[in-house]
Amino acid sequence: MIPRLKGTDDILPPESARWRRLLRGFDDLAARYGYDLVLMPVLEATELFARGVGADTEVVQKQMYTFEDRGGRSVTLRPEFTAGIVRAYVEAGGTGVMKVAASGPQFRYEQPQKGRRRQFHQVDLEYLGEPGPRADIEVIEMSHRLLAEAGVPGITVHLNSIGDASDRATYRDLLRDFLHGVANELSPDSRRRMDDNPLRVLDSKVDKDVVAAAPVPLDHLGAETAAHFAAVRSGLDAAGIGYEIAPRLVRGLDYYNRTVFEVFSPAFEAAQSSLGGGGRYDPLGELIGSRLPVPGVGVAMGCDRIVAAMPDLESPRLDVFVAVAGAAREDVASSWVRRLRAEGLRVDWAGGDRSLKSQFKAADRSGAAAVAVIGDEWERGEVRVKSMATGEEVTMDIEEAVAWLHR
RNA sequence: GUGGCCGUAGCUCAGUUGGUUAGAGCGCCAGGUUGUGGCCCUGGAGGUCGGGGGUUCAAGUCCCCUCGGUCACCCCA
Repeated sequence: MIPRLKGTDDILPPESARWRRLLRGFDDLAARYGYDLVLMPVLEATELFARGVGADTEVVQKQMYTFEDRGGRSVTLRPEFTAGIVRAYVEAGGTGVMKVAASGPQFRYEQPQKGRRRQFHQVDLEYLGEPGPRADIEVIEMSHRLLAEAGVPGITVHLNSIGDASDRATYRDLLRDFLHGVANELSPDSRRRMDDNPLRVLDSKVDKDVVAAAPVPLDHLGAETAAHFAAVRSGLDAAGIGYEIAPRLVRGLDYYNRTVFEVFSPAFEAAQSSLGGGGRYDPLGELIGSRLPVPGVGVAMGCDRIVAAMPDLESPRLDVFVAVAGAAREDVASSWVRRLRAEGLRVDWAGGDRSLKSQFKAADRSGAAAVAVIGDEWERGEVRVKSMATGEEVTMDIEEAVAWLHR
C-alpha cells in the first residue's frame, strides 16, 4: 500500500461534515457581501511569489514547493492566494473594484505539526481597487463573521498598522538603531534580519522580552495612514467587532502596508494558533509588474484550523432511509428513492438484498431522521414510516408519507 | 532544517527476565428475531508486530540503520 505524502491529510467523514458546513457558510457569506467566485491556478511562475511575497521572506526562502516543469520553467505550487489573485486582476485589465472569494489547497514545504501541514486549505477574500478604509473594515468584519457563523467560540482580532513605505523610511532607522543597541541580546536569526528586514524582528517569539521596549510602527504613522487606521478602528467599533491593538504584529510577507490583522480562538490550541490573517497590500500590484497601483485588502483563513475549532453539530444527515423488505421490491424502492431525491429530500438506501435488521442498522449509522419500509403494504399503496429518534412507527398512504417526510 | 516522544487488527491499546499457534475492548459482518436500529448474547472476518539488517537455539521484546506519525523550535493559515 502506498501511503499519503507527509504533511498531507485525507479529510474523510465524519470530520468532513464540518468542512462542508464551513465551505457552504463561506460561500453564502461571500455572496451576501457581494464577493464573486474565482478559481485560481494551483501552479504559478516561481517569480510571482519571489517578487510578490518577497525574496527574503520565510515562505519564499524555505517553504516553497518549487520545481522545473518539462519546458524548463521554474514553477511553484501556490503557498498563498493573494499574489495569484492580484496577478489575475492585473492580467485581466486591472481597473475598478473587484471583490472575490476563493478557496482551495495551498502548499508549503515545512515540518508538519499541529495546525501546520504541507498541503493545507484556505478560504480567501480579496477586495481590490479600493484604497479607502471601508475595504479594510469589510474584510475584517467578514473574517470575524465567518468564524462566528461557523460556531467558533472566543474569537479575538489582533489589529495593527505598519504604515506606508514613506512612514517606515524614518521609522526603520529608529528601529535599526534600537536593535543595534541590543544586538548582543538578540538571537542569531534576529541579528541577521535587523538590517535587511528589521520589522520582522518585532514579532520574534524568542526575542519577545528584548523587543518589548522597541519603537513600534504605530507610533510613527504619517498623518494620512494614521487617519486611515483611525477610520478602520471606528468602522470596526460601529460594526461591533471587538479587537485588540497588537503593536508588534507585522506579518511575514513583504507586500503588506497599513492595516494588518490576525484572528484567533482559544478553541484551537496549538503553537500556531492563528486561524486567519490578512491586511492591506497596496504595494503588491507594482511588485509583480503592474504599471498602475492596485490598492487592495485581503484575508486568508486556514480551514484546517477553523474546522478543528468548530463544534460538532448533532443534526440528522438524512431525512429518510428507505428500507426494502424483499429483493423483489428493489425496483420500486429504487424509483421511489429517486423521486424523493428529485423532490429535494436527503435520501439513502442500501438495496434490498440485506436483512431488514441490517438495513435498520445502516439507517441508524447513516444518521437518518426516519426509516420508510417498502414491503407488502406497498401493494396496498402504503409505506411504514418510523421515526428513529422516538421509535414511533406508523403505516401511511404513500402520498401522505411523502408529505410527512417533507414536513 | 533541528530536537523530544511514539510505531502491535480499521481504531484505542495489552503483550512478563527474549521462549510454543500474538491478545483484549471498540468497530465491522452474520446469527439469536424468515418485517425493525440503539441495549444484550453468540459466532465470524480481519495482523508481512512500520521496513531492512544484525545478535541469538529462539526476537513483537535486544542492537544498528531507515521510513513514518506526533509535538515543539523557526515562521505562518
